[in-house]
Amino acid sequence: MNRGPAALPLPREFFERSALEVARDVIGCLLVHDTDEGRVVGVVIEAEAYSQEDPASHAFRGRTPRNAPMFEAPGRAYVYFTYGMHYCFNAVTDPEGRAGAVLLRAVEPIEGIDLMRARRAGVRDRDLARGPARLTQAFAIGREQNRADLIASPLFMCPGERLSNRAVEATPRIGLGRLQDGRPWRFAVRGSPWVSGPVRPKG
DNA sequence: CAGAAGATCATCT
DNA sequence: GATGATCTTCTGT
Repeated sequence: MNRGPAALPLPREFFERSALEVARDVIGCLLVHDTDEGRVVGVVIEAEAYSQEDPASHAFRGRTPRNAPMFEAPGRAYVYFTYGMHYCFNAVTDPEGRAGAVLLRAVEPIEGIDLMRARRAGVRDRDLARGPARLTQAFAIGREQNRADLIASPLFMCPGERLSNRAVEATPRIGLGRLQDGRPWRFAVRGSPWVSGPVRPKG
């Protein structure tokens, strides 16, 4: 199905809010990446908020070389490498100087599916972008995209179809680190086959 | 400088 | 449900 040309990118102000608000509102928006291989587009299905006060956030213990992008301009990308082999993609949130980011955990592919299949050879379509590191593979997001300006670059986000509030479920954070106040932190489209799975508290 | 943990995934039982 | 892969980043000494 062709939804026509991608809309304008989400404006900077969209990201210049708390990670919690952005994580909630980014559900249903589109993630787009244009490369010389072609364009891939997906609907954001699942996202996680990482606020400065969150012990699970890379920024919790202050600024370091790695997490510096989280303290910088909202609307840029924060891409980090983990487990020796995976990249994860965040949109930086909050006004500059306050650290915040939203991790994209899953999108539903809607354009460039064959390209995603090529980049994720051998997996079922359902697993093309279901999971933060699978998503970066399908979208060819890596080191080069760290600090990319999502308002004006081949990698951007734009508004999608509106989803009713009831279509979005929020998971309260419990038992992770020291912050156990039950605030929501993970948002996902309820019942979508692209949701990566329920949150299981560690420890 | 060593050690441990890590915002994960694929694969196996 | 458990485990190995693989290496960066941070922390403590």
